[in-house]
Amino acid sequence: MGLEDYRRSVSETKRAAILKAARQNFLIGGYSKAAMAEIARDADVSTATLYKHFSSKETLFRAVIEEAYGGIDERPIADVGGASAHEVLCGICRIYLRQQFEDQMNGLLRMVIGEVPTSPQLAQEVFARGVTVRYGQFRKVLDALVARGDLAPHDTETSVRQLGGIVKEFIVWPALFTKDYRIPDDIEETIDGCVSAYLTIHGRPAAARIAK
Amino acid sequence: MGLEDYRRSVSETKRAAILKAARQNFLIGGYSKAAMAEIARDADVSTATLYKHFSSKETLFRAVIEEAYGGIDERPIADVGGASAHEVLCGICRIYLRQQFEDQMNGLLRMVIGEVPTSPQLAQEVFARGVTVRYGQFRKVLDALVARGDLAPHDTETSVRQLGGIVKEFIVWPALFTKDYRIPDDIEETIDGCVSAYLTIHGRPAAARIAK
Amino acid sequence: MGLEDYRRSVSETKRAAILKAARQNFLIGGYSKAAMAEIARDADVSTATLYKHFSSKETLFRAVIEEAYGGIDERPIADVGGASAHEVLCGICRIYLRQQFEDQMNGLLRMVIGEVPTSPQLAQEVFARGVTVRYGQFRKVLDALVARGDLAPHDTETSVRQLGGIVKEFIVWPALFTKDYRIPDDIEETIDGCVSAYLTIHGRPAAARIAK
Amino acid sequence: MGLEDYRRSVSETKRAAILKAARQNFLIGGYSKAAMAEIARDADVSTATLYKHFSSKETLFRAVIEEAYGGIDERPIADVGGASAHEVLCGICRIYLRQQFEDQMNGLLRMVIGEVPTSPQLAQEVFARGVTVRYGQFRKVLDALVARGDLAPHDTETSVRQLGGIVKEFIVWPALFTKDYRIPDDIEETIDGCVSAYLTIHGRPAAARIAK
DNA sequence: CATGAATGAGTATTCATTCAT
DNA sequence: AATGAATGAATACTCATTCAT
Repeated sequence: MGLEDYRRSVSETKRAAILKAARQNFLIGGYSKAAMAEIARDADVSTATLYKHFSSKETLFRAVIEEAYGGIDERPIADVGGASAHEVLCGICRIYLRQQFEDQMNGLLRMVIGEVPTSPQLAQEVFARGVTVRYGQFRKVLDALVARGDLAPHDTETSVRQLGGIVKEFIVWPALFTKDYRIPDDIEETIDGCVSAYLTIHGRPAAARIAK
Repeated sequence: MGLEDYRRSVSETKRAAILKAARQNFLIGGYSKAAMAEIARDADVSTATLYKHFSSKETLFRAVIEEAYGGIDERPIADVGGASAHEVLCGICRIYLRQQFEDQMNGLLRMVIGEVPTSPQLAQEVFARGVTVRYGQFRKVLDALVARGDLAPHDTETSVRQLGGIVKEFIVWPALFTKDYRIPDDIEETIDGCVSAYLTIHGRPAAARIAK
Repeated sequence: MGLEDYRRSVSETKRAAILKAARQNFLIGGYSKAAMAEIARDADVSTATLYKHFSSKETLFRAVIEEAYGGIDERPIADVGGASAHEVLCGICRIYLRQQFEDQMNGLLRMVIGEVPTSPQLAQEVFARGVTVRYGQFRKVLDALVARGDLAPHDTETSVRQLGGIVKEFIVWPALFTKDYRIPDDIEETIDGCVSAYLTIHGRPAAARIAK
Repeated sequence: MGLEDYRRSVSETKRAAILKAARQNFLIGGYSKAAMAEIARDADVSTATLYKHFSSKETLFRAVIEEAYGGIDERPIADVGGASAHEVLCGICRIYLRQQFEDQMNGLLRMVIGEVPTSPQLAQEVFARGVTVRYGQFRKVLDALVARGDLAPHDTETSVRQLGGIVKEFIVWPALFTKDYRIPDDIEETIDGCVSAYLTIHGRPAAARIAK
C-alpha cells in the first residue's frame, strides 16, 4: 500500500512538473511554438512519460488552461461587510483584476483566443467559466447590496456584465494586446471611475453620493 | 509605359489574390497552421511569386491585418442629424458592430491576439487603431451630442470607452471565444440596453451627477 | 547499464553510418550539392535522426573533415633505422602521399578550400593540422637525421616545408585540380627527384652553403 | 553601321558589368551562394539580359575565371638585364605573387578547386594555364640564366616547379586556406629564402650535383 | 514502468531559368 | 533586344508521436 502511495505521489509530482513546464513554454511563444520535447526536458521527464500523462499536445494545453481556470472560482470573495457600496464594488473589481493578472493569466487567455479555430470547445469552456462562474460570484455581492438597499433593485445578471465590461475595456483589453503588460500605477483611480459609472446607473436613489 | 502599366495591373491582381487566399487560410486554422504553399496554390500563383510579393509569412500576415484594419477608419460615420441621442448612439453602435463582424474581422482579431508573443508590435498597432482611431470617430459624435445639449458635458474620451466596453462585453467578447459566432437576433435590444445604460450615466438631465 | 550500453552502441553505429554517407555525398558533388535528405537515406536513418547526431549541415561537414584529419597524426611514422638519409626521406614522402591520397582525402581538401568563405575557421584548422601536426612529425625525422650527421644542422622547421612544398607541387597540386586523380606510375622517380633536390640543399657535405 | 557599333559597344559594356558583378558575388560566398538575380541586379541588367550573355551560371563562372586567367600570360615578364641571378629570381617570384594576390585571384582559385567535382574541365584548364603557361614564361628566364652561365645547365622544366613549389608552400598555400589573407610584411625575406634554396640546388658552382 | 532514440510528414524559403510583353 | 514577373523543384530543418529495450 505504501508503495502504491509512493508511486502515486511520484506520478503526481511529475504531472505537476509537466504542467508547470508546459505553462511556461506555452507562454513564451504561444501554443504552436512550444515543443513537447522541450517541455519534457524542462520538466525533467522523458517524452514518453509526458505522453503517459497527457496523450497529446492539445490535451496538455487543455490541462494547463483548466488548471489555471480551475482555481479561480474557489477563491474566497470579499465579504460585503459594513463597507459602502462603492468600497465593496471596488473590492470585487480588485479581486477580478488580481485573478486576471496574476500568474500570466492574460497570456493564457491570449492563447485560448488564438486557438479558437483549433480548440473551439476549450474556448467556450473558458468563456463560460469567466462569465458564468466568475460573474456569478460577483452577482451575489450585487444582490446583497440590493438587499441592503445600497443598489436599486434591478437585473443584476445584466448589470454585473456592465460593470465587468467597463472594467475590461480599461484594463483587460489593453493587457490582451500588450506582450508584457504591467498594471498601471493609477489603477485605483481607474477602478474608482468604473465603479462610479456603474453606481450612476444602478446606485440607490443615492445619485448624490457618487464619485469621489 | 503600356508594358509597365500592364505589369502593374497583373501584379496588383495577383497581390490581391494572394491576400485573399492568405486571409482565408489564416482564418481556417490560425496563423501557424496556414501553409504558405497552400496559400500560393489557392491564389493560383507559385510560392516564389508569393514570396516576391510578401517576403515572409509574418509580412504576409501583417499585410492581411493591415488591409482589414486599413479600411475601417475610412468608413463614413453616421451623421448626428435630427435624431435623438438614443437613436444616434444606437447608430454608432451598429456601425461599430458591423465593422467588427463583417469579413470575419473577429477571426483576424483572434489571431492578432494569439500572435502577441510573436508579433507584439502588430498587436499594438491593431489595438491603437481600434481604440484611438475608431473611438476617435465615435467621440466626434458624442461631442456633437454634448454640443447639442443632448449629453451632459463630460470627458468624452473616457465615456466613449465606457460605452464601448459595455457593447464589447455583450457582443464582441462572446464572439471572440466562439468559432462561428452569429450575431444573435435580439441584437437590437442588446444595443438598446447598452445605450440606455450609457445615457443613464451621461444623459442630459443627469448632468449634475456626472463623475469627475 | 545494459540498456545504456546498447543504446550507445546503436547510436555510434548510426553516427558512423551517417558520417560515411555524408563523406560520400559530399565527395560526389561538393558541399552545396549534397542534400541532407539523401545523406540520411544513404545512411538508413531518418533526417530527424541525422539532425539529432549533427545539428546542422555545417556541423556534419566539420565532423566529416575532423574525422578524416583526426586519424592522420596518429599514424606511426617511419623509423629512421639504419637506412640512408635518401631512403628515409623517400619513406616519409611516401607516408605523406599515402595519407593524402587514400580515402579521397584530396576531395575533402578541395571542399575545405572551396568552403573557405563559409567556414573559414575549419579551413584554418585543417591548414594548421596539415602544416603544424604533420610537418611536426616529419621534422622529428629530419632532426634525427641531423643528429645522426646525415643532414647538415639547419632550421628544420623551414626545411621540412621546402621538401613538402616541392612534393606538393609535383603531386598534390595536380591532384587538387583533377577530379579522379590517380597517382602516376613514375611516382617513385618523382619522389626521388624531390628528395634529391632537398638533399642538395641540406645534405651533409653541403652544410656550409645553407641559406639564412 | 554606326548603330551597329553603338549596339555592340552597349552590349560589351553590359557584358563587362555582368562579369564584374559576377566576380564580386562569386567571391563573397563562393559559387553556390552567389545568386544570378543578384548578379543581374548588381550589374544593372535584367536576368534575361544576363542569360542572353551567359547561358547558364556555370558558363558565367567559367567566363569569370577565363577573364581572370586570360590576362595573366600577357603581362610583361621581368627582363634578365644585368641583374644577378638572385635578383632576377626574386623578381620573377614577385611577379608570380603579384599575379596571385591581386584582384582576389586566390579567392577565384579556391572556387575553381571547390568546383572540381562540378566543373572538372575548367579546373584542368586553370591548372594547365598556371603550370604550363606561367611556368613556361618563367622557364625562359631560367634558360636565359643558364645561357648566361649563372645557373648550371639542367632541366629547367622541372626546376621551375621546384622553385614554384617552395614559393607556393610558404605563400600561396596559406593564402588558400585563409579567408582574407594579407601578404605578410616579411615577404621579401621569405622570397629571399626560397630563391636561396633554389640557387643552392641549381646555382652555378653546384652544377655537378644536380639531380637527374 | 520509464526511457530517449527514431520517425516521416511537414515547413518556410530560395534559386536557376523561362516567357509573355 | 530587353524586361522582370513567374515558375516549380529543391533545401535545410522541426516536431508530435511511437516503440524497442
